Amino acid sequence: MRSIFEKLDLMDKREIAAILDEIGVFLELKGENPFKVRAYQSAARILDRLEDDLGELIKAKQLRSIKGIGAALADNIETLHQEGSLPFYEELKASIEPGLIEMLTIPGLGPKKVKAVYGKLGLTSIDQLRLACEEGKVAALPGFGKQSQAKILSGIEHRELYNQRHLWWNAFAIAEPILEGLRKLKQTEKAEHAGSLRRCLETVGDLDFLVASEDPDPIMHWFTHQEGVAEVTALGQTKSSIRLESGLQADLRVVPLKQFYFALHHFTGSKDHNVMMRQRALSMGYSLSEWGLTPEEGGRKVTTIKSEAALFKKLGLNYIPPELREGTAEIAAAEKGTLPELVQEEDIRGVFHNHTTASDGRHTLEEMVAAAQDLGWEYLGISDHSKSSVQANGLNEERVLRQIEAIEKLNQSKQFKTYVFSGIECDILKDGDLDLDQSVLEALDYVVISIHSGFTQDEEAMTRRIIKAIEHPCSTMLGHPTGRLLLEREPYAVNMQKVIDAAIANKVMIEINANPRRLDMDWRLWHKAAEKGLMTCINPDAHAAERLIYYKAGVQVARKGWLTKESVFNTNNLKSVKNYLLSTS
DNA sequence: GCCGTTTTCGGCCCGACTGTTTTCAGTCG
Repeated sequence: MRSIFEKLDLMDKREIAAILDEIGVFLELKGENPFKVRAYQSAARILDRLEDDLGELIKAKQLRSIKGIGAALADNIETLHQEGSLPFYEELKASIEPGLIEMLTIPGLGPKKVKAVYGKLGLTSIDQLRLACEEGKVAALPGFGKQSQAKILSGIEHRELYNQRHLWWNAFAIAEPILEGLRKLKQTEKAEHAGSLRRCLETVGDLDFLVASEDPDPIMHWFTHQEGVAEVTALGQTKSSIRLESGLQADLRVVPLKQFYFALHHFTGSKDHNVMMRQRALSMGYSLSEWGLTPEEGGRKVTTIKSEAALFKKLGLNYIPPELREGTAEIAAAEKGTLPELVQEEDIRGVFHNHTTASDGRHTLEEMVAAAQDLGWEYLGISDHSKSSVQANGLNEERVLRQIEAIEKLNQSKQFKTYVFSGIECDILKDGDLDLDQSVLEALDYVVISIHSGFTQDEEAMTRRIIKAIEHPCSTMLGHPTGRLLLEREPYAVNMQKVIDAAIANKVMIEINANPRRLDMDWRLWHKAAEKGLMTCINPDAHAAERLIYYKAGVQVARKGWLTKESVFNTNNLKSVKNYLLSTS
């Protein structure tokens, strides 16, 4: 519980969402009504994705108007936000052995079984559970057996590896050859990946593959016997699951061709999107599942479709791209015909946040430009670190001026078709000042402002610091605005709504840092921010020529954030970009 | 706990696989 001295430090959305999720788990262990559990868990997801400022919503008494948040949840959220604690939560937490929560992370162990080992054997920790399994006590419990016991032991053994999430980029690299392998089999009529990988979520828990075939056995056999399989965890007639040596789990489902697109839609998810689609189907007199769309009453008639688009059409919706299927506003927009025309990889004509050997990059200016030219880009921006980033060999004023000269010379030489802009990734110092003299910043084509130190400032100080930097007349775009490293480091404390508003007011862009470990600013914030007028620039933050390709991950973030190419600066042609940078520098 | 153009009460998305059973509960997605 927080002390009263910390009372001003209001709990933010993510902290509250985490607590609601925890409450859901507690209730589950208590054997509460599963729909109540779901209500808490769904409220947690809603908060996580909430784009508005929570404090504002509470002040305006708007919390209850959000679908899925009723009187009780609104009260609880408000209490957590204002007080930093919630008696209901504290009491619930105190009444449950913490070791039981941990047991739920063991694959195959759900709330009922955890309750059983606690109730019947009095086990309160994973260590005790391991011991009981080794002594054969667990197998003797009703509903358990020797196989369950062995599975639990193996689950305990590999728990950490199995529960890891993986960066989308890395997971995709593992999934691609598997999908290719499936497509090469002669029994395969169609094959796609599904799940969060297809929705391009920033991290992926497992891989999902879907195959259309009338002859599943050989496909299942290939899948479960391919190289890199550590364990086969399920093998049925239509579904099999494997554990890869990397710890990643992969599921394969094989369905007849006529069900392929229903199944593809179903297994692409998200869960929230599927629930909304099913509810919509029900309201139109249909029942929707991975098997098809059938009239609710009696009839066995399965409607056949030849694409996912046809499924959406049958439900009166425009086609919703997988990236948008997160259960937010996509179905309402698809109904009204107001889905955006999303930016595409081909729209990108160059990128601006890249490093060379001048600071901490691995390739020279010429090597970077050659790589950009190979990608067919019209322009490339070079933005090495500034002098405060000593660890990255940041440039001082004199070295910046020398680099500007080198870039001018390169452009004049016409050695490359790709035009080069001279920029800098300028450190935002602790007080919000920029790291280089204004006269030098003015000599550059553009300035990326970023934070590389002092991550531990409180939210107010950090927000003030970033906004002050945004207000600097030379700032062009804000780099990796929250400093997060996916699966490694949390974002620093910052009020992004205020930063977004300041960026719009000062005509400063916020980049989508496309490095797969960052993907920052998060897609969840873009829809509303762009509606308010915020522009972005998709940047790979490449520290080597072969990493320019990261821009693709940035395009995915933009698409998940509902962005059209009008909101993405680097979809403009060279002439427009030159004009814009000239007019603002 | 949430929700309502048939409902303020009684529903709440739906199916596969496993391991335990001998017809099904628990887990998972």
